[in-house]
Amino acid sequence: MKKISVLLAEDHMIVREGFHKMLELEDDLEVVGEAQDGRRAVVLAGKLHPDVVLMDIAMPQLNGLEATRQLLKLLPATKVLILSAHSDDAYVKSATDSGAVGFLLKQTSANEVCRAIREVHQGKTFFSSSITRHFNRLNPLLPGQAGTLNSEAVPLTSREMEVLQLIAEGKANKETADELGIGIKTVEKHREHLMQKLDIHDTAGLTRYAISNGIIESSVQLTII
Amino acid sequence: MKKISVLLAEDHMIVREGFHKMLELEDDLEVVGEAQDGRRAVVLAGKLHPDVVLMDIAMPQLNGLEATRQLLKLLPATKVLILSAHSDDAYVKSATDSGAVGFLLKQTSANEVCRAIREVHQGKTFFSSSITRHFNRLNPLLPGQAGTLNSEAVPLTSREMEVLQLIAEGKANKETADELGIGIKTVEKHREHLMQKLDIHDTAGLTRYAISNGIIESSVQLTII
DNA sequence: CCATTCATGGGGTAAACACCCCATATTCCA
DNA sequence: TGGAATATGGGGTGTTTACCCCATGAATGG
Repeated sequence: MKKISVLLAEDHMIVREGFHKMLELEDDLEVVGEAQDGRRAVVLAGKLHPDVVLMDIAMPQLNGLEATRQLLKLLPATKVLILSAHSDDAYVKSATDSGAVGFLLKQTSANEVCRAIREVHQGKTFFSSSITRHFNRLNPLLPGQAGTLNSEAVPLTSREMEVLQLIAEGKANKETADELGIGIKTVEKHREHLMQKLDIHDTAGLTRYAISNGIIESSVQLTII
Repeated sequence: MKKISVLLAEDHMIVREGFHKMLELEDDLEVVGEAQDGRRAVVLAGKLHPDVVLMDIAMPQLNGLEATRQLLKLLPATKVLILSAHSDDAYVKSATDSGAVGFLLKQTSANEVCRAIREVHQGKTFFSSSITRHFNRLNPLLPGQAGTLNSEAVPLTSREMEVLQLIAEGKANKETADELGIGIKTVEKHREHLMQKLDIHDTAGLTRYAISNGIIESSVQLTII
């Protein structure tokens, strides 16, 4: 009997190790790889062809949703399970838009994670119960979709998203260029397009945009003070 | 030989379970309880008297720092290890102020967590290496006094705060100068001091700092619940 | 009363940035 | 088939930053 191969994409090493250990206790699951950011997740998936990818949203370099988009373009058969600390409607929406077939909250139990992996591997979708409860009222159709009702003003391309994230993470053009393996002039060009589309004309503004749109998580500490 | 008793305080069940499993692999460590929020952590600690509490910062009901404060008022002998995804200066400062004897980043390995638990149990302090590295750059003083690296986080002056806020709101130096009725060179000077004190060297970085420290609200609220 | 911090400024420089011009190759769709 | 859209680049230019030098007056605190 072949095990279900799983790729873990999660930036916090402790959490990743915990997942790994937990999933290994299951006879039918097998962790074939770990990635500490979105970009590595895409590359690793290309090499390993896992059945299921457990993908955190908040990751450096390339966030989980954009990583999912790119990953599924290469490997459409892969099942991506999004993992997030928050159950924001917009998050769930973005997740399904990106092609993910499931959405798990971090406050679900290990058992539910295993269940979810098995479900999506069988072609079903899986959403943490607290989400579906809230969400079904809004969108009675989950899997088939193809309906982005979001009247997006100007859509950013996938590459622009990547560049935006790196900008927001504080990378200079040179660093971004190295990181992506392209020329600095190309990065400048993407930046130019971003500024045109968003009508924002400085780096700090792009950073604010990225933070308030969840493209990067910043170090949100609303709980403090 | 008595094991070191550990209480886990972390709101995400998956993460908590992972920790539990990992710590149980160590012969000298024993998880005696789990709490899903800060308030329960305080109550549980009062019942269980653990040697060490592993405390996440971001938790519902009562955040990790405030929980630490309350816990140590009841049980001053307890060693509290703060766990956080981010290594913001203000975080580390608040952590030591609250009485915690260690600060772990979530991107450290399981091994380091175990090491940290043993260290603090022996009365030492433990900070993730990337933190001390950063802190020592800010405060190269403290030759031998007081033992702990309770380095005062450099306080910002009121004018610097003002300037920081305007920067984070997207104002250019010229605009800030007009807004405050001072010269552009003075604004530049304040900016210079800000960057020195915070060890941040670009506008976008200051913006991120301001957002994550609640100096401006930005629209971060949108992404959270 | 003197040292320190704070707030205010001027000058200068090198680097980064924002924004124009241009081109080419690919892909996708109408 | 042909034209957008996308991604990749080169050149150039003016502006803004980041960071160094310097100084002065006011306030604060031992």
